Amino acid sequence: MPELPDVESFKTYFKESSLDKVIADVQCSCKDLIRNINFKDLRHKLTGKSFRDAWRRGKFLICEIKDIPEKLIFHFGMTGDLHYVKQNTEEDRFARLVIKFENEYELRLLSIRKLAKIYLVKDPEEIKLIKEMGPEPLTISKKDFSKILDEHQRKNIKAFLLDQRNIAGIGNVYSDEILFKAKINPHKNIETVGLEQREKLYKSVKTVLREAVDCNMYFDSSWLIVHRGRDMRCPLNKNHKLKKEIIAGRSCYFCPSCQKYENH
DNA sequence: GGTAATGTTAGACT
DNA sequence: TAGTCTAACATTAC
Repeated sequence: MPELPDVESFKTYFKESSLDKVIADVQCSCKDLIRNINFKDLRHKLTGKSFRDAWRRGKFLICEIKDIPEKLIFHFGMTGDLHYVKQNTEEDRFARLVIKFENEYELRLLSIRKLAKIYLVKDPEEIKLIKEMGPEPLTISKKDFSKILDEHQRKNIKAFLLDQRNIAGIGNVYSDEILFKAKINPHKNIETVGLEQREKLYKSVKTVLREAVDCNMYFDSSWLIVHRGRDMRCPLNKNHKLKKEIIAGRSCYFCPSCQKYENH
């Protein structure tokens, strides 16, 4: 589930497992996933090197390599994961890229649906989506957030949250969670969201993402995420039933009672 | 066996 | 021009 909190945990995992280890070889069973470079060059560039550091931008994981300016960048698509395991153990059919280290371990990029992307670039801004990406939600100021809202008055609020060019890292699941927590109906346009709700939205963006990162995605039943597509009960009132509708082209779960269109 | 799926993007449409 | 909608990508899980 690679939205901001998920990629944040991939970053931690990557840093704990894969820094400062010499790369012995690189394998790729799905070369279409590699952008901006061909596999042969990627393999050549990485072999003998090691990772120095890693950081996150939106839903991208950016891995810095010792001694060269190029960075290995992952985007996880809809179904991505990282596994650091001992070589030759438990073959994984969804491992699309495998980085083998000299210590007998390897890092596997899994991508069931093959929607992940791999880049090797000197400057992350060579990737169009990163270049155009909006600010990081965990650090954006209220003033900047408000300004970006103002620039998209006519836009649907869920579509706004999903668009990486407005704010980075929010995807379908967390946009629902954020709107639920702010008690905003997902059908609303930004111009119909009142001052009080805008305030709540700003806080909700921060707390939802911050808490998801902090709890390492161990969600208790106060989260919408636990009920969506399952028991469909509202976390705030078990007599309320969640509704599923397609909004902004995606499956959207919300509580019509708590998130009334008339709220302001 | 039909359907939906945590992302992104291009192109058509209003 | 701006925003919305749909399909496509490729594949699995239920």
